[in-house]
Amino acid sequence: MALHLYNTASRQKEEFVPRDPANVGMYVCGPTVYDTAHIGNARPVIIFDVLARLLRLQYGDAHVNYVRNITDVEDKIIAAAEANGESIEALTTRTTKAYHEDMAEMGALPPNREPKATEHIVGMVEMIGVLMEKGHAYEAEGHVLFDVTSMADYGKLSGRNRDDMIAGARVEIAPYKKDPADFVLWKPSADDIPGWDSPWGRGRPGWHIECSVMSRAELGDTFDIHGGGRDLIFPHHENEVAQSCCANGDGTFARYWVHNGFLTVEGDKMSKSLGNFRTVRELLAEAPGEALRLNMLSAHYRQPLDWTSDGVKQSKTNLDKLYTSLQSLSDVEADESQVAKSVLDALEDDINTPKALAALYALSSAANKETNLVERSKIKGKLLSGGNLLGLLQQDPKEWFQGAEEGDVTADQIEALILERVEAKTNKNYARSDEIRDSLKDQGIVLEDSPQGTTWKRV
RNA sequence: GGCCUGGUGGCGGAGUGGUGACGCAGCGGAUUGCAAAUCCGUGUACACCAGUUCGAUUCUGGUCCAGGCCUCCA
Repeated sequence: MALHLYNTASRQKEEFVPRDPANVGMYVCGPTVYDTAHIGNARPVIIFDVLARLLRLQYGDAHVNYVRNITDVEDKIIAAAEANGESIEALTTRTTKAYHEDMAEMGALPPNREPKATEHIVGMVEMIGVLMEKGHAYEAEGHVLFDVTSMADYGKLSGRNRDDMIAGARVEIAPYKKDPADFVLWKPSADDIPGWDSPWGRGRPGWHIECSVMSRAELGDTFDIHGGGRDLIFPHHENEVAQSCCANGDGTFARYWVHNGFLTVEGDKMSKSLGNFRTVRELLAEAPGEALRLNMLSAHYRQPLDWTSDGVKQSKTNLDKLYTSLQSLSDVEADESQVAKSVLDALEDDINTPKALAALYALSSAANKETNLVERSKIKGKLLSGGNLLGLLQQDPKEWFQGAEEGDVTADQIEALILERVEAKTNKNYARSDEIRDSLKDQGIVLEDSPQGTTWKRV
C-alpha cells in the first residue's frame, strides 16, 4: 500500500501524494533552546525520524528535504540566560549541543537542514512588511500585530472560531489589540535584551513568525508535510498558517499536518511543579538510548504514551530478544536485497510503529526457527532493513550485549572464567561450574551454553 | 464555558461489523548435568446503557470515568 498519513487539517487519514512526485519537503518544529531536552521533546524527534527514514527509502535520500528548526530567540531564553547568569549565546549554544547529543543517543538521524531563527531575522522583517502592506497586520504601541479579522479562514486548522476563543480567554487581553485573538508578529526590545532594527523600531520577533519564514526559505511557499506536537496546533500552527497564507497567497503552506500526541510520566503530566520532568539525559543513565527509542515507538504516535520505568525495562527486554535473534544469525550474511514488507506496510499505514514492531518480533521468531541457510540470510536481511526503518538493530549484537560500560569484571576476566568453567564441566565438576556462573550472574553477567559454546552478556 | 482525545486480558498495546494481533509477565511441556536462551502449548479482554444489524469490541445516541487544548509547552 502507499503511504497514508492522518492529516490534522482534514481530520482523516489520507494517501500521501507529494506536490512534486519526485521530491518531498517536510518541516518539523524543533526545540526552543533554553533547557535540556525532556523525554516529551524526544517524541516528535523520534516519530518524524521514522517518517523521514520511510520517505528516504521511498523517494531516495537525495529527494527528501527534512527541515527541523532551532528557535534561538525567544523570551524564555532571555529569562533562562538571566537566571543562569550566562550569556544568551552561551545558553543557546550549550543547549543546542546537548540536544544534538541526546537525540543522537536515541538513534535520531540529523535533519537535512537545521535553520536557526536568529539567521532569519531579515526574512521575518520582510514577511511582516508584506503582511502590513496587504492589510493583515497593524502597528500598535511599538508592536506589530496580526489582524485575525483580515483572514476569513482563521481558526480552520485547529477547528475553533474567534467567538469561542474570546469566550475561553483566560488571560488578560493586551489593550492595544484590535481583536482579542490578534497575535504578535514583532515586539519592541529594551536596550538590555536582544533586538534587531526594523521599520517598527528595535525589537524581536513574536513566537510564530520564525517557522513561517524558515519553512518558506528552506522549502518554498508550499510544501508537503508539517509536523510537531499536537499542543502546537493552536496557537502556533494556526498562526503560522495565517501568516504564511496571508503573505504568500491563499492555499499555500503545508499540505499535510502531522501531530504527535503527548506523553505522561508514570500516569501524570510532566510538570515542574510535580517534579516529574524526566530529561533524556537522566533516562539514558537508566537504559540505552535504543531501548528508550523502542519504548517511544511502542505506542502509536497519535495516542497518548505513558512513560514508565517498567515500560522502559520491557522495551529493553524486547530489544534483547531481537538482538538475540540477530546474534543467532551470525552464521549467515544478510541478504541485502530483502525488504521487510511487513514492517514497511505497517509504517505506511500512518506510521503504525506498534504494528511494525510486531512485524519485527515475527521476523525474530522466524529467525529462531529457520534452519535453511538461504532463508536465514533472507530473514537477516529483513530484520536489518526493518530495523533500519525504525532506527533499531543497527548495532552489532555483540556490542549490544557486551559493549555496555565495564562493570567490575572485564571481558578478558569473563573469557578466562568461561574457559575454566568449560574445563570444570568437562570434568563433570558441576559444583565449580555453577559457582562460576552464579558468581558472574551476581555481577550482572549471564552465561548461555549452546552446542556452539558458551556466550555471555551483560544485563 | 468552548473545542478535542481516550477507556481493549495481570501489564503494555494494535486492530476489526462476523473464526479475539503482538510483546511482557504467569502456567504446562520440550531442550539442558542444572540453568539461560530458544521452541511448542496455554488466556471465554474490548467502561456502562440503549439503538441499527442476521450479527457490534468495531456504527449511532446517551451515561460515567480519565486526559489534553483554549496561556509558555513536544
